[in-house]
Amino acid sequence: MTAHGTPTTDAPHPGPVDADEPWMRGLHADTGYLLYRLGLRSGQLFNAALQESGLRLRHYALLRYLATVEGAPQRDLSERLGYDPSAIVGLVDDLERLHLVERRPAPTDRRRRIVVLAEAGRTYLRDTDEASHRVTDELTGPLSEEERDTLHALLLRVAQTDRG
Amino acid sequence: MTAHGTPTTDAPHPGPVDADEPWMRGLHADTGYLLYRLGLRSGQLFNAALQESGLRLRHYALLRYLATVEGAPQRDLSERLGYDPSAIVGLVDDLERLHLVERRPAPTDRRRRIVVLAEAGRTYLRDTDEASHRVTDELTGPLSEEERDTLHALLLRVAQTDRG
DNA sequence: ACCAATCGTTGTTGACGTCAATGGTTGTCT
DNA sequence: AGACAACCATTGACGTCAACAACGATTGGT
Repeated sequence: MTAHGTPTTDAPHPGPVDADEPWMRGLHADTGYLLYRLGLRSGQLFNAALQESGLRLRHYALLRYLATVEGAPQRDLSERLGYDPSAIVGLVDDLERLHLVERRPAPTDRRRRIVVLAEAGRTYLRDTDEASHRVTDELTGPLSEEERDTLHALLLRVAQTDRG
Repeated sequence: MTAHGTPTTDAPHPGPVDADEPWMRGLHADTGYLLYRLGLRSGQLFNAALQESGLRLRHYALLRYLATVEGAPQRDLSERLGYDPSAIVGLVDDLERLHLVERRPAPTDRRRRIVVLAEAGRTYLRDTDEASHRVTDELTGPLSEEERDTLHALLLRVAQTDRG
């Protein structure tokens, strides 16, 4: 296959190659890629923490949003959480099966089904609140308290201007 | 829409409910969830920018890592990039099909196959470098230059101690 | 010469996002 | 009133993606 006439070493050159070139840089030089990778890890940690309760991060996000609104049609959930309407169906199905939320018909519009947080849902949020904090602490472990606030504020601004 | 003052309102209560409770808070109060959501958006933007070249963010990350190492066995790629070894196979297959990388047998170990960046791969990195910068700019749009540096530094520390 | 460990590979499973299409319902326009 | 477009929740299909088990080939240790 390959003529190995050159004195190639087994291990690849560990040192930098053409590091002078600006386009020759490591992955960590990109803020976007860092966000992508940390987002993956954050999701993994969240799902692992919520695994014992049988739910996933998406369910948790839906519950948390419901806690701030006290009832919303599924269309609103889709827009606010950024999930496809078809995805909301399955999520609410799961949560309703566990009696954490309840589907109620909207009085004025029989097409809509308003999802409200049940009492068990409030209890669930109260119980998993500490686990949620643990995940954030583990993620931002090497940062000081002040740095965490700074990071949170920056992320918040990026996220908010994201949706107009 | 229809917000009468009647006890049974169609629309859910728009105001805060039990906002006094600490576990009753919005999604954006969680740094972990913010990271998760921004990570998703970052990945979408990256993939959209790379779509015209037929590659995805994973391929791009692999190429960029190869640029800093000049050749690595697939096992190293798996560990460094955080992807499963089985995922590396498909990625290298795609890149090799486009002649961006090359699989070379390791002289001392016939199990290993060292993946090296081909000349076309370097050209590809040079050409897509600007697109990568555009994505980061779009993501961190609302932030000032100094704030972007702060965010990048914070994310870098979180990411680095992650695999320490 | 055995045996455990390693490397790349294949296959499978489940979660996930996206889009098209449907049944039921509402509002509008004439 | 009736016709018609728009809306809502739901279902289904398709492709992407991560995580895991299992395998053949190879290596190193004893």
